[in-house]
Amino acid sequence: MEQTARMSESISRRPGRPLGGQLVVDREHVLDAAERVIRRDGAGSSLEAVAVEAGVTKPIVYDRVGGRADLADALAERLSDRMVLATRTALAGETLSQMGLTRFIEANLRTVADNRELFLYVTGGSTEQTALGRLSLAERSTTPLTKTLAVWRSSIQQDPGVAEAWAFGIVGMLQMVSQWWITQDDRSAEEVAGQISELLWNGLPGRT
Amino acid sequence: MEQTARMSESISRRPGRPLGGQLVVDREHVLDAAERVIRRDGAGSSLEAVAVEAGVTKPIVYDRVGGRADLADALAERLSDRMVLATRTALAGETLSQMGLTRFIEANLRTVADNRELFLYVTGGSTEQTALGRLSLAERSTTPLTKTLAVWRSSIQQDPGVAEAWAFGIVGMLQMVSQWWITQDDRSAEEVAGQISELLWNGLPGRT
DNA sequence: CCCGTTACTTACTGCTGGTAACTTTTCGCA
DNA sequence: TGCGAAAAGTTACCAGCAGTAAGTAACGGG
Repeated sequence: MEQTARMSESISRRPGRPLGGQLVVDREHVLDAAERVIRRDGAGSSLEAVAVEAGVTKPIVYDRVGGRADLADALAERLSDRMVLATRTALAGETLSQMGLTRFIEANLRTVADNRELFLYVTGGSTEQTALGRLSLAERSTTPLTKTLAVWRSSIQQDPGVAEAWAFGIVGMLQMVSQWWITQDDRSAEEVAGQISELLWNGLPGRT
Repeated sequence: MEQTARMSESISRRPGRPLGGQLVVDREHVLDAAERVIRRDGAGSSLEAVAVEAGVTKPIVYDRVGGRADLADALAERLSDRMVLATRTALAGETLSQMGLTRFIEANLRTVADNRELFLYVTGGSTEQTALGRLSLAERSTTPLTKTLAVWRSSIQQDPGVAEAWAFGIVGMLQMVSQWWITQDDRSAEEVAGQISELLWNGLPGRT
């Protein structure tokens, strides 16, 4: 009676091979569910809750996306994709202006704000393995940034290692500023973006 | 027989009020033990292991330092103290030079390398509460940096909010660069420090 | 001499990540 | 047509961890 599938009638929650031999609940479905749960319950969400939201049981989650570290990694990829998408227009031009940089940072902040809990889930790695997993989000965001940097500044082309270090540094700066910014509401995104842009563009001593 | 205290003979591991009514195992003792455990077993160390290493039981740990979040916070304070101490000489002068900035960053990197596991433990917040707890390390490192920044650049004095944003940004940059740097050993601290210093000093476009 | 306080331990709960083993359905093939 | 193999999922479990309640031994003041 009340033990029938409650979540979604379209997916089969009972064992056995489905018609056509195709997976009813695929990886994307589980990741969507994970996002909903995290958005609703916060960054401390469990895999169990994700499974329930997806309308399946835990082993399915492990089969589709792997363990907790893999889930965080997959969600990091989603978030970084949104980051890249949101900031793409700001980095579009051939040459970079301070205005463009500011808009890049502001878009970054807004994307974090729009995905607050997801951001905290992804950046808040749990174990020692996942602590390094934060680099995963960084690396993904870093790749396009590295290319852009190489275009901007000729000196980077002479020493390619610089671009990588800079990209990680900038991503780290943006992550920390984002984390600090979303915990307080008395500053606008424009204001903070302008301040960070000023630092990254003109350097600590400023233009003389 | 073999159930006697095995760890340290000087501390009393049996219940009852000790002589003189003074605590035998104080907060610092527990924090020292926590550091040893984390250094030995990595960032995934449990409170149970900390208690064993300290020669006491778990409730003692909770009484002395609180829960896991409090432990991470206390260790973050220790680490940031070491950071400040190691970088103090680099920031000593009245005016800042790029060389001084480079040495500041390099000292930062070396301190992280010397406290690798501790750094990963502190920055790798576990739950959603502790995710914001990474700000704790940042804020502690930020405070002296903010003061220094205010001295360096007059424009900051006009808008005090800038210093805070910059300090968080710089700390985030250093944390991410550290995390990236300690996972690969084909770059020297000097090299990376010089590259990040160049970015922070001259800005993205560089000095023309 | 004894009782309250202090300091500590034992023993537990609740939850989470992860996995082994079992069940049900479908499909391929004789 | 019937039957075994494979696929898809569930149930039921384990180990480990954070955190806590309740019990116990030693000291000190009246």
